[in-house]
Amino acid sequence: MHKAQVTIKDIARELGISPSTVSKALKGHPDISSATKKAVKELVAKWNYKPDPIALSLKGGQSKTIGVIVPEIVHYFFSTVISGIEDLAYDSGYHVMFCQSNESYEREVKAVETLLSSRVDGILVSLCKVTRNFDHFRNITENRIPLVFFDRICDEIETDRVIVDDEAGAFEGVSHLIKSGCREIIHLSGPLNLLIAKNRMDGYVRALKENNIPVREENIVKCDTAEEARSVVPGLFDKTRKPDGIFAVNDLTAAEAMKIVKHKGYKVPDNVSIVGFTSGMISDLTDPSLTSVEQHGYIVGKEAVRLLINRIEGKEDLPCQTTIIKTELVVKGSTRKIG
Amino acid sequence: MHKAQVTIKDIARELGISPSTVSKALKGHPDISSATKKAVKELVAKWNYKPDPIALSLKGGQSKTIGVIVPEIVHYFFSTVISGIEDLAYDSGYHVMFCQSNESYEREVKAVETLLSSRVDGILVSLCKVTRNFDHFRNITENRIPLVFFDRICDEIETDRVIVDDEAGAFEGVSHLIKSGCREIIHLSGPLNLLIAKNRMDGYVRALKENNIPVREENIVKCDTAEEARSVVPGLFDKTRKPDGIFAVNDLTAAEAMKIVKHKGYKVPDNVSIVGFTSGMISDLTDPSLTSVEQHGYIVGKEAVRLLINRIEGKEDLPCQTTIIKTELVVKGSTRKIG
DNA sequence: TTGAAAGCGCTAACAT
DNA sequence: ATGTTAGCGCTTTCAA
Repeated sequence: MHKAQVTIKDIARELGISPSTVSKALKGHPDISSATKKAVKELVAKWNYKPDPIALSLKGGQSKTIGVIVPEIVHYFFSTVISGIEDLAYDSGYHVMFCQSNESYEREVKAVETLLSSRVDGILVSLCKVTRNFDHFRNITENRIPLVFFDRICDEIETDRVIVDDEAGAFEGVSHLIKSGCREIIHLSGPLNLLIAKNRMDGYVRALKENNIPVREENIVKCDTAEEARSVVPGLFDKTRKPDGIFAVNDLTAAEAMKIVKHKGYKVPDNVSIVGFTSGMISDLTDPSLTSVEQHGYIVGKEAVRLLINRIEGKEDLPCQTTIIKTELVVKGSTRKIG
Repeated sequence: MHKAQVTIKDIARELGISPSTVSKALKGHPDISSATKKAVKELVAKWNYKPDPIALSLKGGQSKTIGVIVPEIVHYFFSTVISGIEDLAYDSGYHVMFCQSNESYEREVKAVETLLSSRVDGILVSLCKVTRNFDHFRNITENRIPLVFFDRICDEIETDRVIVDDEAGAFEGVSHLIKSGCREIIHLSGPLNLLIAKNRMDGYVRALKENNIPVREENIVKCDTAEEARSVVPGLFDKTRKPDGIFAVNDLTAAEAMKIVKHKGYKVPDNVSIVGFTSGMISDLTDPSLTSVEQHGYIVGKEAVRLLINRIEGKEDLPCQTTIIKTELVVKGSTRKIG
């Protein structure tokens, strides 16, 4: 009763020809008579035959699947990256398997195992915050599986990479704060083992220096979640030097900081201006809306897939390359008008 | 040079035995001597042999893959559902393929095609807003592929379903508004072709009725995006009867409505109280934080997978079942204290 | 206790 | 122009 999928054999039997003839007809092989081709194509359409990708994979030695490891899908940036990955991968004939590391080293290691044993043709990774040992990724390259890091990259392994121009983005964001009159700017920073966090901090520092504003250690505070903001931000306003600007490593932290600042009685942006990083949905939800550095996640995702597929399908070994995606400051209501 | 994956043949050759013996040894077949088993297992461990899932799939006629179609991954609710799906599917030995419909009918149809031609063993779907023709899903069931709808379900096709108790959730949310003193409550509603939208509206209506508050047509407004809120909400306060409560079909709309209400000069929750639906990240970002109906997306995802795998692996045809996941009102700052 | 052979769906080299 | 055969990695009768 179970009407299984139509196979090439079914077509062949019905037409009284051999399976290989059907196969050739389907790919327009020059040997096959046009009459046969026509007959095959008609029946294929009628019976809605679709080649079995599993059989193709077994034959071709390729799973036509790309593995992706991201920290957390709930974050706007990663969900846009995933959209980019999905779109280009599907258009290129690849499937995608996602794994979330949930910012846990163990889960990241397990995800790599899962993907390897699934025989994916290549892997895209954005590191989780706490990863400091990269042997599981070396395992990938040793198996000759192409690997591309994006956004949160690993600089201890030689691979293709896609990064956002974090330093320049941070520089632009902080410069904007300075131009709008801020002089005492706090940086709510991420963990510095992550390059993205370090680069954003570097951009912050450069913007201050180029404007002859002293860089003071106590103005750089590790704080990259809403929870941390709740414990860290209130204290920043208890000192004698009152901050008049905040540059946060991500929008979520910026949004929470804004709430706290307002509750302290300061006006945003008049007393305190705030700039975030990502410019996602969150930036429209805060009140006022949040000036933020757009990261173009969708493009990051597409570019990462492009590099990966190049590598998968590339005949020879090209040197590894790093693509840098330009950021863009999106000015909204949490910073004062300039000029 | 390309050191391919280790196969069962490699193991057999090395040990001077046949592939079939290796295969049996690996599954602890009683025929095989324990000496052979031991030797096989040692070499397998040493060479890190992993069975090729593609070959297994071809043999077993199952891809061990579940297909998932969601409207948009960026939304908190769906991203939590996906986490639930991922976790249980992987634990059960299944892979997951995601497709986003992006609220487009055409993309939804295409996603079904993609998944079918990938030979997934079963499909999970949450409908896109605009879908009114369900032939592409009938196509799935006609191919005898198990299908489970979750959240945004289709009641024209007989399948297993997982839904959230939207009516009860809405009832509880609106009842809470009433208990806190609201009498003129606006419902910002979704498109009524979606059952979830209709059920939430029904809950709203029942809450009013049970409290002897007149249900007035003009207080039910189609509005389920931030953009729509911007065009619709301001007008609600220009009438003679001023609203003192808002129940929104989702958090995003609720958040935007809150911004607008505050800009109009009303205090939240004192003049106007607001209740959303989903209780995700957004509910902590608004100021005040948003009282909202928690949907337990992670559990929805797990339950959907459980039903699907049951169906995939089930010997016989059980009757279709619908699981209802209880909602939970999470009271935060956008509603007044009761009592 | 082990091995040989067939087959899952498809393709490609090699007949015919 | 079409068919036969072998093989991708694995399992599973059946035979030895």
